[in-house]
Amino acid sequence: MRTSGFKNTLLKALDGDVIERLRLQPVKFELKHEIENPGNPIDRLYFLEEGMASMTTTFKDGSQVEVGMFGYESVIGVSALMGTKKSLNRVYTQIAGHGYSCQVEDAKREFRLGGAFQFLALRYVQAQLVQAMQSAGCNAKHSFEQRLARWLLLCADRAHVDTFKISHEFLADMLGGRRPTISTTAGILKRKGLIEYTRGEIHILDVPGLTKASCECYLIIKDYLDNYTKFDSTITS
Amino acid sequence: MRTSGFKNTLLKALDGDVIERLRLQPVKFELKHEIENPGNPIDRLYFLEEGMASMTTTFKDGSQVEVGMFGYESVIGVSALMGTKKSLNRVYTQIAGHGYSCQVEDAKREFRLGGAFQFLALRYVQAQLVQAMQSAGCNAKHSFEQRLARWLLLCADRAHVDTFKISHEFLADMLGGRRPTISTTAGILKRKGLIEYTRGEIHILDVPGLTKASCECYLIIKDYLDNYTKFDSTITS
DNA sequence: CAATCTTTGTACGGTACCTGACATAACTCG
DNA sequence: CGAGTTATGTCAGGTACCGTACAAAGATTG
Repeated sequence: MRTSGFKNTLLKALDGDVIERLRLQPVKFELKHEIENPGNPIDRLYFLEEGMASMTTTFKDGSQVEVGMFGYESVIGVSALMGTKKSLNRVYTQIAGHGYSCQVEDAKREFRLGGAFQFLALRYVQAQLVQAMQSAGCNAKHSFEQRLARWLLLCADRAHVDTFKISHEFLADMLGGRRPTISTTAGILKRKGLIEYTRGEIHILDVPGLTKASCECYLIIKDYLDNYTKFDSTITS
Repeated sequence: MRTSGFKNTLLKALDGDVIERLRLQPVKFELKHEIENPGNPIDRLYFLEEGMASMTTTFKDGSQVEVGMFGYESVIGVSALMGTKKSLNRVYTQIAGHGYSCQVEDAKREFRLGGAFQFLALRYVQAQLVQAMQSAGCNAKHSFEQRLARWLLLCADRAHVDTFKISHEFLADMLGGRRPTISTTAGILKRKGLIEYTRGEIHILDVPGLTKASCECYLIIKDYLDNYTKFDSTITS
């Protein structure tokens, strides 16, 4: 285990003895696997290594909106460390992948020691908070084209891929819009040569171009998710 | 000090010895006082007892949107406990009031003890996260009338008042809309007999009615902010 | 390979909110 | 009390996105 072939940002930053105490177990995530469901007890924490999962709020009318993304930097279930016993929101896989999991009890015990694990978990919660707050502002002020571009970029970053299977229908759900709106908006990005796609598969062609088409929110969120383990990242400076 | 005449939810839940270690100092907040500014170092934590403060994200074009509200339940600056040295967002008073403050160092020392203060601070961060996530969804899906009603109710709850000085201009900034849109929307609520207002002063007349005019987001956020100190609130059950 | 299902393109009337402008009313200060 | 300032009402043209519907094209199944 020791000097870690981990791809997960948080696990990679931990010493071997901490890793051992967490008693990690490898897990696979198929597509659309429900990792958390609102109201269900959280009994394991998940550290993604590959793949991507979304957290969504579901409204009474059944519609949902994405409020957070999880990739190789993630710890899913941190709220269990914050005194919440039950899951707040739905979390499910958008891109199949794998990672590690541990028991909440082991994580809590390690958290209470007040060492690196606590520090990193708290920093990650902070990053999640930034993500949610920036999204709140973004959803209020920015256009669909900007938000779609932002989503595609973040997704690609989180999962370390530039091609992924996702339908317009799902994108509409994530962004809180309608499917036809996504189709036209995606069409615009396609005509601009920034992406290409066919039936459920999207391929990103031009990252700088997409970044320009998106809003400042992309880089702000990316920065926090990429750098939360570093003490003197651009975040803190 | 002991059995606490505190109105602040978190302070009220702490034992006298913890309170003493925090070395609180009373503070007054005039209107539009800037408590935190993005990039500035956080050197004190603030516990509001009366009044209300908003946290906003500011975009490059100068516009801003509210991403969180602080009232008698609040701890402003918790992110300093999470390993962030500098403030993430602007926080400033919307309704003048007062409260207590303590040095970040004292709060950090207390936090590290892993007792009640840590537990409550983490629970509060959790509540803030819920607030931000719910706002993200709400801003994407709900109408201006719903969101205005939600804002007015939350504001009244946080500050324990049913009348407050706020202009349409400011409301527009908070909700991420335009002033004329607020004017017409507020006019609708007024004609429905839910609120009344004159030049910068809003008075809430009918809370149940406003609740109906708002979206589910109001009660969800209110529930978390009201109950985060209780272990078995509706949140966790 | 026909039948079905899923995904995408597209169109069209409707609505919510924007943008900017102008008018009015209330408060403030000289 | 008159002049300036601030807050609100309102309007009109424009745009972004909704809501719904339907057609077409790729994928899947029997």
